[in-house]
Amino acid sequence: MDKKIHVLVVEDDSDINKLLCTVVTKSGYIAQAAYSGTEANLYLDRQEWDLVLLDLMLPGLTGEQLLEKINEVFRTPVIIISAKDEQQTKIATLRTGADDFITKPFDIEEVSARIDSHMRRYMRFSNPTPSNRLTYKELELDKETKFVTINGSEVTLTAREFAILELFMSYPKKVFSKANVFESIWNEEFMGDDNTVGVHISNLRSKLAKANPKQEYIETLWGMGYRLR
Amino acid sequence: MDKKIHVLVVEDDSDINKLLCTVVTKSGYIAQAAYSGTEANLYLDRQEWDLVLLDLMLPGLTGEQLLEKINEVFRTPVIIISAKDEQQTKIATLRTGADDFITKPFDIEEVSARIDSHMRRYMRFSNPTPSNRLTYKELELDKETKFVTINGSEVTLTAREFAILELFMSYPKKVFSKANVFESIWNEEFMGDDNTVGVHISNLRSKLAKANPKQEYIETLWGMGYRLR
DNA sequence: GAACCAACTTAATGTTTTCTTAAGATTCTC
DNA sequence: GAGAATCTTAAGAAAACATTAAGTTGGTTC
Repeated sequence: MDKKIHVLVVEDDSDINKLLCTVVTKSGYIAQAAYSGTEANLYLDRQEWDLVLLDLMLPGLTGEQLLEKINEVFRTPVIIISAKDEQQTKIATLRTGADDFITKPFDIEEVSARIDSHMRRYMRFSNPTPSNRLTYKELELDKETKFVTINGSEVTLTAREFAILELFMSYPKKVFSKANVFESIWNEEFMGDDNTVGVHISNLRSKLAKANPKQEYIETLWGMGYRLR
Repeated sequence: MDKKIHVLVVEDDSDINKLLCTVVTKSGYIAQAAYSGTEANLYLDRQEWDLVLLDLMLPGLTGEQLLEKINEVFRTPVIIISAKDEQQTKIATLRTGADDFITKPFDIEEVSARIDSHMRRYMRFSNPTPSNRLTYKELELDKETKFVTINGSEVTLTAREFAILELFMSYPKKVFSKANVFESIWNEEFMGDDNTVGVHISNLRSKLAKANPKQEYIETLWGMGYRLR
């Protein structure tokens, strides 16, 4: 279940506020209207927000003041929506900490797209899917179902091959020596003269290559080890 | 030392490209110009980027195609900079995965402010300088992924060369005698008549010089040893 | 409990890359 | 300018890796 996304809409014109709230709601987020700087301030203190849509010209506290506070105290992304269209203002607010600046009159669709864009990026970080699914390029691996696909088509791996791939995909681009691999997966000390890991890598490679001949996923670094690439 | 931020500037008009690169550089990031979709694609595969500035109308691959790939494969933020100013395009690309859309002709200050804004947000989340990364001037070395770059472009080193460079970069001002180097890396006693270290240093130097001819990184102190410079 | 099967390991062989050696060229110090 | 230290180059040696096939093991089925 996804966490609900709360958006605070700060705008004194009640028609525009309503319109913005509609846009937000239609995108599947929860909107809260605030009609003055001081009102917005109360809401900010009261709960956490995932996004603030902020007009600059407001009764009570100005948008600039609010922006400053949000930046100092919270880390919420802020999209400015303002009729002030001088470049000066735009640049100043972006530098002060705004994440975007939309000029009035605005295009509803664009506002919606920009909100989604920011939320998409924000959610990717703040809510890092604690999932059991790993991806790397076209590769997908599900830890739970042990399912591995490339471009959607299934690749059948043995237990060891799966474990190695999972290890690699857990730390993409990290270089693993044979000893690293052996000790992580077999849980015993690595004796230098062992070729086992090499054979598994070879088999794994040929299965991956069969599924996607265009891409080499496992790279050899001579004298150092292997890494996903 | 902060991690350096690498920005890929994809734009076929060389004047505009230059201008954008200047903006990026002035903000303290490292810019790499790409003049076609296919060229950009090569750079994307070659290293990780923190931001892509992307024109839509490009020879080779279109901006839209690149955007799609970046979204599927990487997680890099993308700012579209385009002359196509129909709302349709704007909304479509934002929905496809772009993080921002700037219309040409653009205001340099605004571009700069928007880049900074995205990087500020992005950097807050992405790893706060992992300690396995060493930096010296334009040189970057990652102990974990064994990646070495100069100004963002990859330098391929062998195991020994990497080990020597890592040793030097770990103690940037220290002077290492041949014996020091040999004993740290080979873990055996140094017999004076050995030229091995010298050969490795020579090879290492020539690889570094190929990547950045302007700078000599390894200095010889006659009769004493070597040191990073 | 014997036969079978799949996955794993070991072993053998071939290939590729890197390392070392050695010799001549160069550079620096006195 | 002589001598010593260092640099460069190239080629042979050595190490690391890849692949294939043959043996082992452990579990499943009849």
